Amino acid sequence: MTQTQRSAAREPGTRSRIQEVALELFTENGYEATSLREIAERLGVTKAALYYHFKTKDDILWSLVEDAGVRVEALIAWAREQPRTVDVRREFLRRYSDLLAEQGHQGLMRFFERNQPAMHKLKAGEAMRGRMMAMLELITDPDASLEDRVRSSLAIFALHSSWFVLRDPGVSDEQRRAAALGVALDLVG
Amino acid sequence: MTQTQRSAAREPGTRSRIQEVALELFTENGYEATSLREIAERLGVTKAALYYHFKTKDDILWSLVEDAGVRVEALIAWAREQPRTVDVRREFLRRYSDLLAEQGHQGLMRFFERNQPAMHKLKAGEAMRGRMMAMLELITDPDASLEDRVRSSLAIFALHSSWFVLRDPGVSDEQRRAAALGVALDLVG
DNA sequence: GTCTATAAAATGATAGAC
DNA sequence: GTCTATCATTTTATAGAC
Repeated sequence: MTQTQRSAAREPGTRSRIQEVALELFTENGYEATSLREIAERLGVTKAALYYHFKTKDDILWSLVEDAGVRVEALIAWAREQPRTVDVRREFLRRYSDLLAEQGHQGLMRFFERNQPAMHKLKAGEAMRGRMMAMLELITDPDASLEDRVRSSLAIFALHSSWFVLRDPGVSDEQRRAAALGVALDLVG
Repeated sequence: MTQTQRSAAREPGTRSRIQEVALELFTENGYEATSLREIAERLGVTKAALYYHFKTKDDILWSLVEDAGVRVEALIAWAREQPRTVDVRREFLRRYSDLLAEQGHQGLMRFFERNQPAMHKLKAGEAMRGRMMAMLELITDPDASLEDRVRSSLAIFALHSSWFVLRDPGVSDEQRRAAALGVALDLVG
């Protein structure tokens, strides 16, 4: 899995620091507009060092998507075992909101939404899109009207974009999250 | 305004064909990932020809944003002269939905949302963001709760993203639009 | 695991002929 | 208004020393 054989969770090694910086720059400046030189410079290493840890630039992105994917897939698997009721859908949204709040995931989804074209032809994008579709299907009643299908999609989007929608500096992250979840629950209810 | 002095609306000249192809490629592959060579090749001309019509690559994007901006600004100006009531907000959404349905605008908003990082530092982005903020402010009650502010934002987003949210090929554009508008009106009501 | 050095290709942009 | 030719720069990626 990783190239270093050490115990899984250490103080941040170069590999995870690369991931961290890369996601930050990819999100801020875009995937295509971010060069490996920039990433390396911000880390205080050379480009060649990056290539020791990752085979290609795409590979860095892929590793981010996969790491986050595990958690989302688990959530989707859980939901698939539940009856398709409104209550389960609402519980799903609550759990997904929790998951997003954990460091990293919100950032990745932000990157995902801001860089759709790059994701479109990068295999990594296919994986994420697949998960998004699965989630959408799970929180939408099979017999829902068109309007209700729109509402379900907006529920997910509300969770992803609370940081954007409420920029007011007087609003805390927790308030943002609560408001977004409230709206999302309302939209599927 | 344009470099050709001919009457304003002719059968598509090279300039508008460049805009058309550019928006298509920018949206599909991303702004940064789209090279002038690609645009030129698809048009059957050389890169140098593009530079006769536009000073830089950014300039092509800028021209797209400005052309569309005029219409949006007019709508915003109209809304600013109205009383800030729920009915006006709903009428605003209806008119904005109409505007989006006209060829070009939906595509531009799609590009805008899919290429946020590129827009972030391109002046063109500043203009669009400014208009987005103005629209958001107009359809949100000043005393609205956090949740209602989220709802207002989602109303705009619903209109922008109906094409994405309802991919079902059995659904017509007009149905998509009607469903999105229905949800949007509901969200600000 | 990180470095220096470099290859190979692509990009945005310009000069000048037609 | 479009072309050929070219420049300067940057990019991803690799080879090989330490």
